[in-house]
Amino acid sequence: MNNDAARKVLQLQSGAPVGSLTPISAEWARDERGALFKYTQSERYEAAKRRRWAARDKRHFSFTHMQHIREITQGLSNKYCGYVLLLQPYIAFKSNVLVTEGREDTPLTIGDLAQVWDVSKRTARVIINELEVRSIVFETSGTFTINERYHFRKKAADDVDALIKTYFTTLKSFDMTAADLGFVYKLLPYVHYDTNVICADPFVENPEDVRFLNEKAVADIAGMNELKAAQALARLRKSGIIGEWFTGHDRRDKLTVLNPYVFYRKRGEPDGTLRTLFAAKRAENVK
DNA sequence: TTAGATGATGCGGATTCTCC
DNA sequence: GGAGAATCCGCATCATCTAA
Repeated sequence: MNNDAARKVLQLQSGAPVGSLTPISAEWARDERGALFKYTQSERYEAAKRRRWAARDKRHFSFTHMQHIREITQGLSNKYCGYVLLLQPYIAFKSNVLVTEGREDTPLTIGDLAQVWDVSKRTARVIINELEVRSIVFETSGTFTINERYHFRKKAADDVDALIKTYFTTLKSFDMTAADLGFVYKLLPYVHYDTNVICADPFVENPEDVRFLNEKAVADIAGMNELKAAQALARLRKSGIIGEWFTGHDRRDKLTVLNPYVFYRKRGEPDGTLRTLFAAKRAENVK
């Protein structure tokens, strides 16, 4: 059947629901009896819109400003940094108010925060006070708002490249202590754009100039001794929130890679090497 | 192993809020 | 206005972590 014949079928049977047709190209479809139909301009537009929506990355995430959070990581203990990280899934879009997940009109109370952190209300109040003193969280008439300088959820400005995304679904799947999460949080200012490896020069464009950090340097960043840091890194590797790369022949010289399904700087899906390294964790947690 | 630092929590008194 | 509940705050104690 040529195009003219098909157009005649289309004219004779106009109004056939698009959903009952089987697409055979961007323009043409066939009904259950085999008759050809040509999509209208608006139907092609709708189909393209549906394809774009299906292909879009729909995971929820918040942005962390890598340079600004050094003000947090340099002054707070690992545990308190972990508490800040645990707040990420509760940041409301645009307003930055801490809210119940999926309920942007229901701000978190001190009791809710106690549940999020798995501590008593008394302790939650102490933690909030400390975060307020450091201008990380603001409280206004019982509503808690996280400082946009450090974390936010809205379209990022195009000229800001010092941002890293935290994906909620995967983050919440890890059963880890606040102290261990805080350890990871302290590494965020050092994540390399292309490789997700912890390095001293996360903003250097030429990969050959990047100085990647070994376990000893990572221990210094976290403010721990080498042994304790190695134990923490082992726990984090076991849980899958970080991975390891080796620099060359010497397998003692390990580099730390963050799980790109939890923390990632680039747009879209991680590249092939990272996908392979963390494939198991992706399969477990991301639907 | 031990001492010091840090964090979590219980206790009790003071203050504020709510309801009658 | 008063009673009871809820919340806040400071202090003390205990548990855990860390470094030597």
